[in-house]
Amino acid sequence: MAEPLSPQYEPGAIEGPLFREWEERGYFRADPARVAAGRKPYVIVIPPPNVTAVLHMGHGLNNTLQDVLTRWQRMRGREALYLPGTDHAGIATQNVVERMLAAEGTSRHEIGRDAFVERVWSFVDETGSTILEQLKAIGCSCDWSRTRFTLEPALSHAVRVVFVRLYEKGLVYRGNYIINWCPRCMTALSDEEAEGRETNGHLWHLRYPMADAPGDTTLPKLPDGRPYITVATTRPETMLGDTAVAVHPSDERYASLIGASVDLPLTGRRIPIIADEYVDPEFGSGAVKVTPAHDPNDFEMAGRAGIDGLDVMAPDATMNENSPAAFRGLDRFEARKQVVAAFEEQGLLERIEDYVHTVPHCYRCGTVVEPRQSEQWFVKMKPLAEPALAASRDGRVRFTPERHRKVYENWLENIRDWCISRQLWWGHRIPVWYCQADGCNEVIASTEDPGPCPKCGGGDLVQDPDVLDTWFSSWLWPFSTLGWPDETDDLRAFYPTNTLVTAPEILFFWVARMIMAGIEFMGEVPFSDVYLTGTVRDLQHRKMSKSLGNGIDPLEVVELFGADALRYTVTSGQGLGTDLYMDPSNLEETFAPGRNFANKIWNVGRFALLNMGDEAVASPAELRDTLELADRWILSRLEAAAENVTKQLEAFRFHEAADAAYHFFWGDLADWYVELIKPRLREDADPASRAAARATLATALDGALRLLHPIMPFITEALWRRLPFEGRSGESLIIAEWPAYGEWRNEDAEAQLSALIELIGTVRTLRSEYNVPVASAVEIHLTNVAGGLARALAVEARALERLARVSAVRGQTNGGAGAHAVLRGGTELFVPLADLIDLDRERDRLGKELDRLESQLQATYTRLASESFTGRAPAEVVQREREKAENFKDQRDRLSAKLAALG
RNA sequence: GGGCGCGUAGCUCAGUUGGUUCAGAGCGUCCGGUUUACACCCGGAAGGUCACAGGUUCGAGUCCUGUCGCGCCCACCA
Repeated sequence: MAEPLSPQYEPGAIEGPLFREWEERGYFRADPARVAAGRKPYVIVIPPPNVTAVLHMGHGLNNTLQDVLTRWQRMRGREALYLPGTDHAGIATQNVVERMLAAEGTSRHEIGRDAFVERVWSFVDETGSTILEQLKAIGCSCDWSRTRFTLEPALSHAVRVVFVRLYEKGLVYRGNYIINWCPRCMTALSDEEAEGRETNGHLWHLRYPMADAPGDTTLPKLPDGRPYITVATTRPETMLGDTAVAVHPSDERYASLIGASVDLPLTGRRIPIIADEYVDPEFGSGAVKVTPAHDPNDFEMAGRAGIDGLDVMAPDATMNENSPAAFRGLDRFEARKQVVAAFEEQGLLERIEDYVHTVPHCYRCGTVVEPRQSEQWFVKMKPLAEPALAASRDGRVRFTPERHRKVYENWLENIRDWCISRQLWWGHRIPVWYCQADGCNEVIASTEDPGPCPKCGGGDLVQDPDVLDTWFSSWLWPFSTLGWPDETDDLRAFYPTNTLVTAPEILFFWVARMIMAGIEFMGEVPFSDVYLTGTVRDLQHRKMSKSLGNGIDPLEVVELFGADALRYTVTSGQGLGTDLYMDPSNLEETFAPGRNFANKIWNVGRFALLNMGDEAVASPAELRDTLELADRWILSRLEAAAENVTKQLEAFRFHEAADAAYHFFWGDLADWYVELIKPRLREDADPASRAAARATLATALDGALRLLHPIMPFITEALWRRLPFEGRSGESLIIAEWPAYGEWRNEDAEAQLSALIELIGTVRTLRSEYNVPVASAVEIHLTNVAGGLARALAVEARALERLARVSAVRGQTNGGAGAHAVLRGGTELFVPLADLIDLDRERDRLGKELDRLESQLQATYTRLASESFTGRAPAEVVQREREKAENFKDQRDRLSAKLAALG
């Protein structure tokens, strides 16, 4: 035996060295040649964390589950590839570096574009691998030699190829539309990047005087006699850009006004009243102000009516030169106040209403998004969405939990075009060039930087200044990381990937778009299964976040309790479709399940290694004839556990898988098997019995460690290597086979041993209930002993003595006071306790037991008496019910006799 | 406004096709423990009319309807 093991598991000492060794030995590397040679691949691409990110519990959960699946499939003989990498995260990263510049008293505009981009690169080079190193600390078995970055040259090339192909297909286009604009980030956003947040706002009702009302109008009038029309708005400052007022075409109140005009207050402009189906006559006054340059609906109405918009806001959301002089240069919210004040002053403010509504905010900086008309690049989504929709409908992509499928499909069914240009400096520059020569309007989309304009023969070409949405590179991740557009061995071997594990928040941002891109560019869905994890929350059910300060640092957990404890805790906490709740203020309690379990594993290993000795063990199959009941039992349990864990993992039921492995290890193996065989492991035990026990213990532990390895790779590997199997030294559990037995199921052994377990448990309970001192052994009387128990007792009689402090087992009861119980199968147990117990208490206990039996018996009788039951239930169910009744009746009769005997 | 989900022991949750692994686990609580590893342990216990009300069924945490409470996602009623 090697160095002795410490009584308490110390993860810090083993995790680091083991991980380095795994890496050095190349266990995490995937080889396309082996796939070409016929091995089945199993591939998970990591959802690339932002390059600026530091590990949080969301990653802790996500990446643990990915690694559990990867390790499991690797053990099953698949060529497993867990492909790591990071995302350049356009806005997020740019913001981080901009803040750094601000702290230095400068800005990106001051240092210029080239210097800024250089600065971001040096920041990324310096800190970009932080999160990947952190993933190693939690044990992720990624193929680190394949680490990718969304902004590396190869992936940039893929982005350009995709852009150009879509452009040539007419699926990428440039247009002047209303987009979501973040005035702080100073860029356009996609619809998904504008998060609606419920906001307490107001609805301002404004009066617009008529310029030319027909004489018979029923409109209300201002004090000066002018009739007016009322409109309601949540953004009064936008009225400066109104170019019409709209009413519903069939709204009788306004029918005569269509085509008339109003004098737009504060502006001196006169604008028309138009009719449009979009207007809801029920809402407000039934008249809507129309601001085409600052509202998507208004933009469309104006388009239908052939009316121009007027852009009254600058990119930073201050009022621009199209606004009246009094408002020019004001921030939009200040302008709002002053517009309202001006209306009030002129007697045109009808009323202000409190109004709760959803307001879009920038998902990166939280600023209120301003809808703004501008020239941007878009992807036409419908042609891409349809095949992606079909893929989920026909099952080529499965979602777990299933309910997410509907959300996905609903989004695709209502898809809108994707605004992909960003007015940022950090990202993939749009591969489009414009000719500057007079009269030449050539626009070139190209994967390579072009020379002079080919059309006019020499005009200077200037590249579009904008960059692409970060997600425009992320959506290619499952194939761009494998070498696309080149036809690489990796691509052939590892695409399509198998399972995508990610957070539900990025279902639209990323998952749906990857499916679209995979189908469009590879002709095949990028993965067959999407597993969406739960969200990690605190005990108040709030999402863990930096700003709330309620996060848990996974590295701190690793430091305190080890990676295995972290991994077990999150895996066993991940029920299907459920969130995880953890207490950031009590890591001790939160991670106790994992820490305690790791310690238990350690100590079972320690006990086994100490008691098995170094001599190589045989396989239980070779010793089949000398295996004892306990041996046959634990091997049967092991086989059942292996099947169960496999089944649960196949269905992504992580909690169930962890639970099954846990209960086999702690319940069956540690609590019972180890206790049962302790005497047989002694040096002076019968050699054949000892050999059988050693072989079985080694095999059971071997199997348990294999089952737990995907979840707890470090501790299992550390112990597994020490098991005294012939020729094992130097092998690694990483590449060991996943257990599948198929020869050890043994119903007899299970029935016999569970009867013995029940007996021991019952004696323990009675001893405890009657406060029998630990020191005093009891004798027990058994009558009507069920067959299974009889056989178990014949071979494991000593277990009773050792595990329940039973000094003797007798047959016939000789009366007297004592505790009585009826076991399964009808075995009666009597424990004489004449000098030790309170008789009244026992009578009470027996009485209650009798009542319970009586009511169960009556319920069973009632059911059996029911024609509908005996007539309609399957025969075996009825039969079972009859047996149950017989059983209850026997038990009741014996119990009442017993009670009567007690007096 | 539309869609989805959840309400089971003090807490966090399992319970996969309605009928012996159906009332469970872990943590917490209480009682008792120097037993060939483990007090991060061992043995035992208490605690739930499975949100509420109806319904379907021979039989319902398990299916249906409604009510109450909670949460999430989507949405261009200003």
